[in-house]
Amino acid sequence: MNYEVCGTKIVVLCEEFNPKSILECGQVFSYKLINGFYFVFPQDKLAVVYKENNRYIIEILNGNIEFFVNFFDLNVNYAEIIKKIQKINTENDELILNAINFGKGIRILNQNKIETLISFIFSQNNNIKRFTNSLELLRKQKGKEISYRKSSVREINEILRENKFFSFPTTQTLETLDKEFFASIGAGYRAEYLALAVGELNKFERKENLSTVLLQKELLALKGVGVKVAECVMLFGFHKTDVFPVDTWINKVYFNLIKKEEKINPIKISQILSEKFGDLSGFVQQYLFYYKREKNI
DNA sequence: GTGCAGGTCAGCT
DNA sequence: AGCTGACCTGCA
Repeated sequence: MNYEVCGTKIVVLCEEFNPKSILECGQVFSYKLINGFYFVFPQDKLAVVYKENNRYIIEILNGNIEFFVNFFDLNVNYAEIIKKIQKINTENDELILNAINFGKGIRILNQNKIETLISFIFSQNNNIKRFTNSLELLRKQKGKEISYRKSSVREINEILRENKFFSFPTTQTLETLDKEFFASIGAGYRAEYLALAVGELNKFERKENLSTVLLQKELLALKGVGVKVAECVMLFGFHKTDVFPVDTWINKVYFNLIKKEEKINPIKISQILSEKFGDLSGFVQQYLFYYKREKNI
């Protein structure tokens, strides 16, 4: 077992859990680091993650244990995943080994499909600071304030008194939002894409049984969703770990460290890497992305 | 002022 | 199929 439940707290027992790596490896934008505490607010839930007695605690402030066990993917054995990756990894040994070693606390979260889709449409050709700000405005203006139970930690209660957290808007609310609204929260030219996407949300509520190929086809049919965003949505929202999203960072890693010579586009890179790593692609992508971003290798 | 940011689309060959 | 320029906008 990777964890132990203690009232409203989940005590994480394995080594493959690190809130910084998990939350800052680029898969999620519904969190905030305040005074060393990671506040995580997927959908309309709220939890705070911190270290205590050399163990990580996920304290649930709104929501239940089951939700956050699933959210943090706690029933999956990441030590096994890492072992499997190391077996596949034949060339480029050092790069991948270093990336895993650096980011072994990463886990791929199980996020809401709609929230992931909307978030990643905002992300295209944008910078993180700017679009996370847009997402915060979206929550503040169209979500509702998340209520919470008191923490057992005094400092957390102090933070809660000074900070409000807002839920991601419901699908029903999202469906009412138009281009002008998205433009007003700084979406830029993506406002049109978002307005069109919220009109098609009903399609994506129950698509987990779809194969990766068919799901990608449906996502690509949305205007403003290209291969990279589609793959992020599939990986982070649908837990399809057999895709390898290639963004500017993975692109740089590929050219600088893997294949320096030939001219090759991101879609091809994604194909090559996902063929190589199969169902482990998503994990490898996150290790490499985080390693590149943090260490700028 | 200029260039860039976890890309994508339309309009070309 | 594959390539290229344009694209909102805030911030360095």
